[in-house]
Amino acid sequence: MTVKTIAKKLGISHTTVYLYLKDPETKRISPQTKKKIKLLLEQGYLRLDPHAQTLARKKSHAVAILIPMNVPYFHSVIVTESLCGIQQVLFQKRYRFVFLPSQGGDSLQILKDQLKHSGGYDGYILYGTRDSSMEEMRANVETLQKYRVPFVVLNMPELEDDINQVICQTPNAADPIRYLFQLGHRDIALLAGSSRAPDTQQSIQQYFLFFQRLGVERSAERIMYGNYEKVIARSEVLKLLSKDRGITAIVSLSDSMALGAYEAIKELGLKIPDHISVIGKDDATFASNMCPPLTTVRIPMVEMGKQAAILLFEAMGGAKPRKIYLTSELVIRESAAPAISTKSKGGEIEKVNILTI
Amino acid sequence: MTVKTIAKKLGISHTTVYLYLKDPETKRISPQTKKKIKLLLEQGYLRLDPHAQTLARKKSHAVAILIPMNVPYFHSVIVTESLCGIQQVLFQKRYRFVFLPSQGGDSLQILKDQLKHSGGYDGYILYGTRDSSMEEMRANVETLQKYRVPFVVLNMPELEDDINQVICQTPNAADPIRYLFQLGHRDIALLAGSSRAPDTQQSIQQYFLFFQRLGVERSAERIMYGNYEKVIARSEVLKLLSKDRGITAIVSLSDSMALGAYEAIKELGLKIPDHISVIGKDDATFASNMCPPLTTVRIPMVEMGKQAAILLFEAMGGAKPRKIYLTSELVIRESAAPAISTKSKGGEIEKVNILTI
DNA sequence: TGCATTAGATCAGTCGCGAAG
DNA sequence: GCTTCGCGACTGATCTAATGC
Repeated sequence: MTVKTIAKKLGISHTTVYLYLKDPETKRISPQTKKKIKLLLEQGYLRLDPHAQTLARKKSHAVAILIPMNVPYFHSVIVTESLCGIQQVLFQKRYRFVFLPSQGGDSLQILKDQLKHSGGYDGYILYGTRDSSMEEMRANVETLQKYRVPFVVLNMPELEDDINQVICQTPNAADPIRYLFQLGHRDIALLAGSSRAPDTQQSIQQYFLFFQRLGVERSAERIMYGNYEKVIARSEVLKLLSKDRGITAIVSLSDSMALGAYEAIKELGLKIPDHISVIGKDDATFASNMCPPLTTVRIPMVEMGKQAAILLFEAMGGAKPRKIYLTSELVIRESAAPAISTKSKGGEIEKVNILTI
Repeated sequence: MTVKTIAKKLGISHTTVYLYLKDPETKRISPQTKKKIKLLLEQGYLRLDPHAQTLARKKSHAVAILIPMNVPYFHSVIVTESLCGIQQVLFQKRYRFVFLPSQGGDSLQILKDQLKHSGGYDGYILYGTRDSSMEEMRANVETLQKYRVPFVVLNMPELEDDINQVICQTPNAADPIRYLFQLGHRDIALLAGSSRAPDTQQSIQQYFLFFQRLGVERSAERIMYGNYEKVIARSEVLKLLSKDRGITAIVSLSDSMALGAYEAIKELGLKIPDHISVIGKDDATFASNMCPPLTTVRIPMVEMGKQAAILLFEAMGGAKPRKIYLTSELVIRESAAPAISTKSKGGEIEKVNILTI
């Protein structure tokens, strides 16, 4: 049932029905007519068409979520958690949100596909994804900028000032490598995601930098790529630990990869944290239930989603771009313990004063 | 940029641009004009408006996902997993999908809100949710039926034949209570969700029925309500186990509640499965990483989502309603072990031949 | 006659303006 | 002058029918 069919049924004009819909308390309609309309509407057959409304109002009350990746969105904790925050804010303001299809290809191609039929949305939230490189992310942001449309960027490294963005920073106290070092670990392996992902690249850079500042060179041999997946992480850890017995700690870039690391370590007959310490990232629900409970870096993802939505409303209101910074936090549980000194092979940096790091 | 602005820019009519868009190989446009259009389109400024397309085509290429609950959708494993399947099928057919906002209230009110502005979508997927009762679910389905619109029902008990529905059945071999019984357990507690949820009600009914058929009456004292949340489950299990030491096994209606049960059991100084066996439901990623690894009922949720989407396309194509049945499967790990006979208080049913159950 | 192009109606709401009583 | 109501233009893409050369 549409506004016009309702009007026809009552023998009145569509304008009158519209007027009532817009404000049932309006004085512009007689009580009798109101009653007629009300009666019919209460049957509940009217369903307004948001597409027609969008066209007429030049406003859609809808936001498009752009996640340029080929795998299902909702397997990613980052996506689901942040969407919870986004949903809260959007629904509160009566906004709907939409996921646009694509025909596959790389991150750039996907976004182009999605944008092809993306006219008329009030705003956009663009995700950085595991399989887009920094260059692709930049290109995607530029594409969106070209359309001069309100948008917010999520899950990407810090970009230019004129881009609305929610960023999660890791303070020193939440840096897992530093924490492990303070516990006496010197032989730390990094369980990274995919080599193209900026957060992996950034972590690797920080990893090298950390040891460089201590005057030690670390090779790339202790960097593993688990593609943010449990099973791949498991086999990579198995492989590295089998040939490199010196490692006393592993830093994983996601809790789900930590699940795989746990399996591999146990399979090799090693104990966490006695032989190997593990630190995860995300603080997933199950982290405290792992054996031992996983020490992990909590990322405030729900809050990040919320802030992204809030920022988007600001942008849609015409505010000038800004960044919102949130911080991660180290949740200390039992999977990381002091290194057994005899195990430490990093003697050459033993004398460093950790306070200066 | 719209079709009309492109046309204006080139000094041609919008129809010509449209004709090119519809079929770039068309013979109805001269090569010169084609070249002009092509050049401008390659700049990539054109973004078709799906709302206008919907209006003109009387087809939206969009599906609305209706999840009548007040909490964020993406914290629920059922939602996220099934959405992965839905996404796969929809995107493959170039369909987008939408989440409609509501102003809160009960499941009925939420759906009404969502449907108020739901005209013009090609199809709908309606979820049964944890906080809707069977009556509410039925009412919601009826509401949707009233509009004579293609829709599929997910995560609900079996309904009338004329409703498209994906249903997950539990064969005897995947029934956790039966399995525990075969292991010698007689004092089994049920960690249910919320009392209104049909799946909880159904499980409770089956629980009582199972023991009734054995000629034993079970009271409701061993039924706990964890609201599908880890923390609530933890405190409920703590409460029951503290006062009822006879229990040797717990069946949980979700893996996340099993996480809470594990915590509670360990807190009481009991061992799984030595003192208490636990069986979960969902087979979440972390289930195999729990200590001990969780025996659980795997629900093929991604597949359910896929089938729901496939069924919806059938319905949108005018096919008559049907049901798709999938089955759950018991994933045996280590959290459920044979009951220690001295612990069993259910002596009165010891002599029953389990094969007849 | 055929080729290239275009005018204008349509979809379902929105809303300015005006008209009848 | 006031209340009550309706006409018709508009949104952007689609598509039929028709025009000009």
